[in-house]
Amino acid sequence: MSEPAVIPAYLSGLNNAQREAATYGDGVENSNGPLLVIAGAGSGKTMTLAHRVAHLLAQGADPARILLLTFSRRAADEMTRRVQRIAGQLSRRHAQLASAGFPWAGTFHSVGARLLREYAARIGIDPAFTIHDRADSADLLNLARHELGLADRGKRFPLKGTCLSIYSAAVNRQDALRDVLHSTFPWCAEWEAELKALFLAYVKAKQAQQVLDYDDLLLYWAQMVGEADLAAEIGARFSHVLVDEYQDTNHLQAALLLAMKPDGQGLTVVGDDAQSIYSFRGATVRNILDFPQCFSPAARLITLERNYRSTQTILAAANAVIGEASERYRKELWSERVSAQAPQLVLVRDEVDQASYVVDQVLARRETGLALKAQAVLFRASAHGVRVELELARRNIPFVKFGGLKFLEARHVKDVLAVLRWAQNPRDRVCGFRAIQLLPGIGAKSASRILDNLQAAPPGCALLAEQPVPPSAQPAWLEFATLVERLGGRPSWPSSFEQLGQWYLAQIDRLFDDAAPRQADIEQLTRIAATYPNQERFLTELTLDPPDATSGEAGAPLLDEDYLILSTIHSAKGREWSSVSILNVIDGCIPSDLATGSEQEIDEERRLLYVAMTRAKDHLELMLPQRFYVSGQAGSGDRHVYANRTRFIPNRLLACFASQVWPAAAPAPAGVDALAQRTIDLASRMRGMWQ
DNA sequence: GCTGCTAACCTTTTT
DNA sequence: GGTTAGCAGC
Repeated sequence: MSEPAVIPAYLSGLNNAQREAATYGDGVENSNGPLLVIAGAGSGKTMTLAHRVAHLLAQGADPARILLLTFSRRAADEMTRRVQRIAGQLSRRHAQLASAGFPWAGTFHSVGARLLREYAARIGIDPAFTIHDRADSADLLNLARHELGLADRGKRFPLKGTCLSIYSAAVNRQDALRDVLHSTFPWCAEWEAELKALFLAYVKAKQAQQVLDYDDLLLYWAQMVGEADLAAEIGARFSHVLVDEYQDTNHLQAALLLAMKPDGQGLTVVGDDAQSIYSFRGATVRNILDFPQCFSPAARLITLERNYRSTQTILAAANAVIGEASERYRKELWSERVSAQAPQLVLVRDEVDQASYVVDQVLARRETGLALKAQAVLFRASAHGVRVELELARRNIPFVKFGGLKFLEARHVKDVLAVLRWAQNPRDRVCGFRAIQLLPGIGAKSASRILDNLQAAPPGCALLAEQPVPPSAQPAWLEFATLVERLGGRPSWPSSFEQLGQWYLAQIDRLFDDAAPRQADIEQLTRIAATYPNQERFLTELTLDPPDATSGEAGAPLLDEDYLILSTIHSAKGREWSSVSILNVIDGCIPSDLATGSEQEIDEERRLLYVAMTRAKDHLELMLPQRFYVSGQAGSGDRHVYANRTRFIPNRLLACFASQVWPAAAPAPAGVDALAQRTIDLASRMRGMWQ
């Protein structure tokens, strides 16, 4: 590429590789060809992508014709903000252009939902379809499972959640059921024929009820652009398609991209194969590895290797960890940020000590001027964070936890949303079934009968209030029917939701022993509802983009307040903090002992550790509790295992780290018991260090 | 036909 | 600690 004589001011902050990625395609005839940017951790990937978008605007692109596919709503918002900032440096006109945002920036699923509503008539679906989340999908699958008599076979048939995982894997990987079963669910392989029948029934049920599940949003999109004329039409709507985190896309997503942009014109994908951590969702690192060869001539490949985030010592350790992996794009991240401090390996007795140590350190760093917000505690599984949560609560330190969110999965929240979904889409049996049974004196039988009646009657003719219910339930039923019919009409939002919330709060004492926290959740949900413009948007967006954080405090933390970040490693993707503590860096947690079945799974767990480590800018500590309490026992149970350091940091990598033991091995001043305890622990530590 | 009880089960990561 | 299936009693 010929060096432009003058680098425009808005691109001057980029290094050569970044600038080449941002401006690729300039000045060469017919050169809007496919581009793959391999962007190592902390290499300014988001910044580069944002500059590319801003550069496209500078070249005259229309924001409404740019499709920007990100991994989460949060990432889309961040990207939009950055582009707007850069556009501000371009000109007043460009700033204005960008200020309206990018209507087609979002996740694959949310963009899919929009396109499908828009093209519904052309592909024979109802534009008013509702979207089922995982739990709804599993429930519908369960209905079909019972109707087909699969639940009461002598031999154990896979549970609804497993059935859904199998279905989802087959759809997202675009693999035959048989292959999915053999590769991933071998213990279910004997049920192939039954599963096939079950999935057919499930698909029919979804179609009859006008509901789509997560996978359908991609599947229908892919099928839609499988038609040549629609593919051409939809592809032409977008002058440019940019995809972030491409390493975490699946076959279905790659297929629909290629269908829209078969020659790769205007297509840019960005990612890092070393950070692929979503194979459980069907993502395959092959997408990014094979991307260049999907086109002729092959896509241009630009690699960003310079890391601006981490110190060289942190990077050296992370490089060493990922260096043990097999196939990947060769790259060695480097940084000019020197530091005397190596990443710490901290041996502690157990998870209780781990929590004290981590919180102590967080506070100590805060004393040196590092805000809580600049620090994070990361873990493999949401449950690993609870001890730290307790410790933070005890010391009155505000925090926000990302990932593993149960808010939308809580029964009371699902109840309320079921009523609303059913009111919006009366054909939705899963939601109706759930909603109707909220009433006292009405159970599964009555609910099924009512749903059958409604289904049999011509649309709009069956009055809810007239449905037969047991006499004792009659008054409550009338009140409920009125509520649902009002919600299904043209309700004034959000006051209609407030009515629903109040109705549910009136039931809550009867439904639960512990009503108080659930009541608070319903009130929280009411506040969330009020932030959406209408019922349909609320339901769609809440399902596709659920609130991804819970707070240690009641209610949302004030945005200007300082708080510590707790996050699963998965939810920490793309983020960075000055200081990062990783909990439970022991075998069984990282890698999770549920994910050590195959070489590929283990490699993915290795990448997970790599992702966690590369989140850190200045301080990194890996926690090694020597004793790990086995979960699944009552609160005070003491079943535990002696844990080993993760296999991803074998002895030969120890030189990259500084090891320490906490508490320092001094005799405990008080109590013989404590002393005895400590002696045992030392022995296990010795073993742990060298195992 | 509905409700409440007990026993069994599982508990990774997420759009 | 949470949900789910099955069973007894109303």
